[in-house]
Amino acid sequence: MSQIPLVRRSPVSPDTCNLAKAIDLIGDRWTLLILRAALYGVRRFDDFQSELGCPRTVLSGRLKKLVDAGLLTKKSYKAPGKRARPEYVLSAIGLSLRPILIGLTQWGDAWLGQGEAPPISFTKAGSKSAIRAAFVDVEGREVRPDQIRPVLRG
Amino acid sequence: MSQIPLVRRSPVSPDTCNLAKAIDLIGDRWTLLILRAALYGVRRFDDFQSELGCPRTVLSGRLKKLVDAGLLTKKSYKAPGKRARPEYVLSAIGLSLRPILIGLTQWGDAWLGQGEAPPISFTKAGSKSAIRAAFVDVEGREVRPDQIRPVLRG
DNA sequence: CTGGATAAGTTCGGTTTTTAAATCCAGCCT
DNA sequence: AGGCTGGATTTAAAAACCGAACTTATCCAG
Repeated sequence: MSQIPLVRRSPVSPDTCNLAKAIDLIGDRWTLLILRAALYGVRRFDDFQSELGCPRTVLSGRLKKLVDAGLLTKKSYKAPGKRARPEYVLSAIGLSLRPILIGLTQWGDAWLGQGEAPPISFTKAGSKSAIRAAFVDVEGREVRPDQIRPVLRG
Repeated sequence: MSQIPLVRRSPVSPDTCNLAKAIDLIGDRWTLLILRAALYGVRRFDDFQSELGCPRTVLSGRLKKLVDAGLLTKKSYKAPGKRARPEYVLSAIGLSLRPILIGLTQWGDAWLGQGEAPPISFTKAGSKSAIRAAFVDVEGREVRPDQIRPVLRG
């Protein structure tokens, strides 16, 4: 797969494409940065805000959008002697983005890291074995990217 | 890995995080939609524009940014009797995003597709074997997402 | 009770980006 | 020359972002 064949139009129009739908939902800078922070375990409004430097209006609106879309769950947490405060926790839907964001981290490691060792890497639990994002077939064996073929629904 | 442990701050600050750098570079709606179209083989300005409905100013600026960042290569194509026109072709850097975008497609299939068969799926060349985004260890064997552990550079 | 601290969220006005429409410009053909 | 194509630029309005200030509610201490 040295080069993708030229097409004048994608085989699936953006209207019906689930990738385009996903991009419409989460494909903006603040949303992606919020999801990143959530994947590392950040949950509280002020923590998102101070880590990301995101304007409060924007943060509030994005968190609400992610909650409404089901990617985050808003929970109430109350420590003794403190008032109840909200936490924004990834739902199963949101957590399913973890592999994609780890894959994008590794893309960034490869191409944006300027030759430095990445500040964070990922291993298999209980071993030092580095893991990387890839594709597997139904039996769990790796498939190289150049072996992948798109199939249109017939 | 039922729940990600709460942290007040990510283990890697956004400044030094390659994921955050990647998000800063490509994490906007039009850029992602352009990359999607490019991965399907769209190369020409007008084709991007008509497929995406992207304002020409925005498209021109985003294509330039992607060329400057090295994700796209601007090539000159000239058919006999026609004038030279530019094509925007994915570089190796840009093409490396393919797995991430396929993974995001499958995330969209799972959560945004509303129970319908996805309009496009992906198989291994020469077989009907469906492939999916996953993680593998150094030997190419699948690692489940709940087995993945982040490791900070020491 | 009052006052202070905390923290999630809102308001407000200025700035920047996006947007739709129009226009420009260059290379090709007739 | 005129017309067409197609990449890029200009323009003004709309939308989104942004920084700063403010509001509100819940807690504790004095």
